[in-house]
Amino acid sequence: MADQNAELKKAGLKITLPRIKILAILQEPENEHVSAEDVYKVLLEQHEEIGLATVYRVLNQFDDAGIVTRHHFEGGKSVFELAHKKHHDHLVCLKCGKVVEFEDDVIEQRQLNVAKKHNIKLTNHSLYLYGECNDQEACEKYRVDNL
Amino acid sequence: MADQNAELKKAGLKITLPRIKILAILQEPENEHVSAEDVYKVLLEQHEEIGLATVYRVLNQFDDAGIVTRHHFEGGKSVFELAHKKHHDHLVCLKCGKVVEFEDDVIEQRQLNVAKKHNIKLTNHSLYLYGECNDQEACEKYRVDNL
DNA sequence: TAAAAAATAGCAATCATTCGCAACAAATGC
DNA sequence: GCATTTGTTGCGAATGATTGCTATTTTTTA
Ligand SMILES: [Mn+2]
Ligand SMILES: [Mn+2]
Ligand SMILES: [Zn+2]
Ligand SMILES: [Zn+2]
Repeated sequence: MADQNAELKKAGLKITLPRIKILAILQEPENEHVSAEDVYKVLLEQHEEIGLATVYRVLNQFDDAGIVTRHHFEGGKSVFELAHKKHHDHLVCLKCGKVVEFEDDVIEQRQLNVAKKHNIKLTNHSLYLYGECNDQEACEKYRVDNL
Repeated sequence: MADQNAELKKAGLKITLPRIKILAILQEPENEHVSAEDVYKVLLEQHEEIGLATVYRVLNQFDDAGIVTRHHFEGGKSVFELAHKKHHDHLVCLKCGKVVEFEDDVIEQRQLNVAKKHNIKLTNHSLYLYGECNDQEACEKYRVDNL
């Protein structure tokens, strides 16, 4: 918890209840890859009186501060995750919504080569793999468990 | 032009003026990677009385029919391109907006491996590389030329 | 060519997200 | 400590992209 305060302070953000609560939510293992709406729902469950606009505001501040990373999975809405991990890309099951993280150094290196070949300085990239779990059972179960 | 009609017919879509016009616009070399709004603007320039809602409808029909591919570059809006080309990914300059297409068989193969390793059947993927042209002059010129 | 089916234009509605602003809270100056 | 400035929040209005509704028009069918 002191951790969090330090993190916020380092980012030049004041320690406020909404920011602490939202950061805590993002740190829950079951809340990797959550949307603003997801965060808001958790806050409601916790009976916190924090407005949706504040959730968006705080997530944007966290993004600017480098505390979270923003993703654009298929579906229109932004998805956030804590940025303390090493860079990785994502594999998403379109049936159950499960998100798997992966790293592939060869792909990363190839991307650099492509950019260099076209004389462009690479600043970032997004790679999302979409598919369907081969294990029907597990997929269905995951889907149900996560609404 | 007979080409287009055949393409529409093959997709089970009737030959109507909006569909013909929109398909023609997508076939212009300067209109690769256009948004619905872009298409609508071109129609206005051509004094065609086609509503924006129709543009969206037709682009969705084309997408369902496999005539176009939909992309989600940074910026929120959907971007479409004719699907008659071989699969490729995109490199986008964030300063001038230029879009470069590329193919990398190694990356494609690696993606399959990643999916297989996680026991997921890959259905599609999106890979966008974002950067900045190294050639300042060219970048600025491109930017100005394209508004 | 009349009836039935499909498609369109214009505009209302939706969805995710942002803005505007008044009410609050924290930090600063004295 | 108290007034002042500065940062934050809540809530509702506004926004931008996209879709839905429906009366009207176009196309197809018989
Ligand atoms: Mn992740
Ligand atoms: Mn392309
Ligand atoms: Zn699954
Ligand atoms: Zn450029």
